[in-house]
Amino acid sequence: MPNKKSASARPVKRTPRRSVLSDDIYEMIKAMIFEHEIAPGTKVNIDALAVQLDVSQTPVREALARLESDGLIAKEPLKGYKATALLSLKEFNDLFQFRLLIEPWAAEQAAKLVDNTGKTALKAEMQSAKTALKISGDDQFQALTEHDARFHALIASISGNQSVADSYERTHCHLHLFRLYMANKLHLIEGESRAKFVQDLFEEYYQVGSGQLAIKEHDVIAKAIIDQNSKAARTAMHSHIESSLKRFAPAAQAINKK
Amino acid sequence: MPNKKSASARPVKRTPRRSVLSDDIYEMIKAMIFEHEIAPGTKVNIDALAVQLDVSQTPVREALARLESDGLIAKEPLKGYKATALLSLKEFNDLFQFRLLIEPWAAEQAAKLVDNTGKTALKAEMQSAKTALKISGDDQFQALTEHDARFHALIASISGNQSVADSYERTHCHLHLFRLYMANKLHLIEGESRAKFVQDLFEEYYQVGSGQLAIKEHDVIAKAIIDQNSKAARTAMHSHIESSLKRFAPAAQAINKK
DNA sequence: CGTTAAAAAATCCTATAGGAAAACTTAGTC
DNA sequence: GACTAAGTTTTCCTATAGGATTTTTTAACG
Repeated sequence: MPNKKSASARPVKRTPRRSVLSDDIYEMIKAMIFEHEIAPGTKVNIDALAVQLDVSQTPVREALARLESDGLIAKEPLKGYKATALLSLKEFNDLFQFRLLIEPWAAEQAAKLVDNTGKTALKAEMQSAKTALKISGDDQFQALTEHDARFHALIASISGNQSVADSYERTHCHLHLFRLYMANKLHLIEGESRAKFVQDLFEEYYQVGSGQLAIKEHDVIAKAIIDQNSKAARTAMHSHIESSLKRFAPAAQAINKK
Repeated sequence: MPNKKSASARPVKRTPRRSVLSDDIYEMIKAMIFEHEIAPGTKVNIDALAVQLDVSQTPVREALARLESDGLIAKEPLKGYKATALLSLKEFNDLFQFRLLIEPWAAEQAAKLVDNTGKTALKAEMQSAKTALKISGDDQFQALTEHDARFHALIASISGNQSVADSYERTHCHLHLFRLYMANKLHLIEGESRAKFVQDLFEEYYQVGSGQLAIKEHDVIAKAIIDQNSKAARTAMHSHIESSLKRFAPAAQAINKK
């Protein structure tokens, strides 16, 4: 390409601003899965989805192709797409085992490499967690789950290893956890006397009523990273994931017994 | 646009089709990236690609959407798709660091859980490696790279953890390694006196002439798993990845100095 | 009554043309 | 030479028709 003004001149980064329709559709469908609007295991009719979202098939197809790569939608050739089932107990354990392989290392690296920008971001994220504690109901659960996702993604990002950060993102673990929670919740609505169970699950996971356990665990991790204490960060992350697994296992088990 | 109807007067009957076209296109485009037919960093025109592959835009779009999820193609909104650049030295190191986090664990688990089916598969794969050693030229490099990919994927699969296996698959590390090799090779063709370098790279990586080092390392890992010696499997995998990194680092470095 | 086979319907997949919006190029004016 | 304005190209999206495959329905037969 010919001269592009003077090389020294500031390259006015004019970003396209407008997002592409297929990206929006991708997010919309993901949100529908998130909220059980598309229930696990149900078929996804391309035509119907296009009509419902008021777009043509093309962007829907692109979004579904990406969601398939993400493992959120499964494609059966010539039979159509369907939302993947909820995590089985084994898949759930496997997922957390995978996280145990990469996240403690990521926390350790983050503690070694963190700069002021990273420290500020960590503090801000912990602040947002405290804000989320003031919400109530499902919205709170969703807000806390989203904080959880951002918190872990942030640490993976601060670790400086893009491969690790990407692989964490692609686990979509927060989405799976939220679907699990909602599934239990919805079963409750269907009539079973699981009101207490769901409440317990909620309490157990985030311990909102008692000690905000998960948030406190996040606090320990964040402090270790900010103090650049890499060993402490590693062990704190490790035990956080393990205790998180323990808190959520009953939810996964309940599904599998269905 | 004139109709390109009878490009080769081929009967439109596309044979008894069992797989879906968009999947085939996905593999084709991946192969084109693999072989530098689509060079790193170059633009990918959907229209041109559709014409070239003699299909419509729809399957090409779906394939590109999936390739973007894979990180092999980047999309710039309203500007189109382009092939991602070759791995920088840092990205290369990060990728191998990531592999060090999951693959030694996978080998350890594989040794613990392997059954007769798995043992048979491992033996078969090692046999195919020995077959590949008889080929010559680029084809041999590709054959060995493909064996490498299958071998590591197989162990991840035997580990029994789908999250781990998936995350390994999505690194597409064999594809990145092959692109790196080809890039050096092509630079050579462009005139620099790197004939010896590429040859060295080839020799260094697989040690075909001397001791088939990488294959021997695979052998050690395979034997440890078959013997169900989990500790040995772990350490063998760890040192294999580290030595693989050492063998390939010069190739990545050469690219970055360009 | 149960099983099998053919026909019909539903659904998915592909092909093609064309329009809208953005980015790029070119030309004209100060 | 710098800035603006129109034209061109590119890219994304829409729409629709038709082919291919699976599923369902219907009908015949043992």
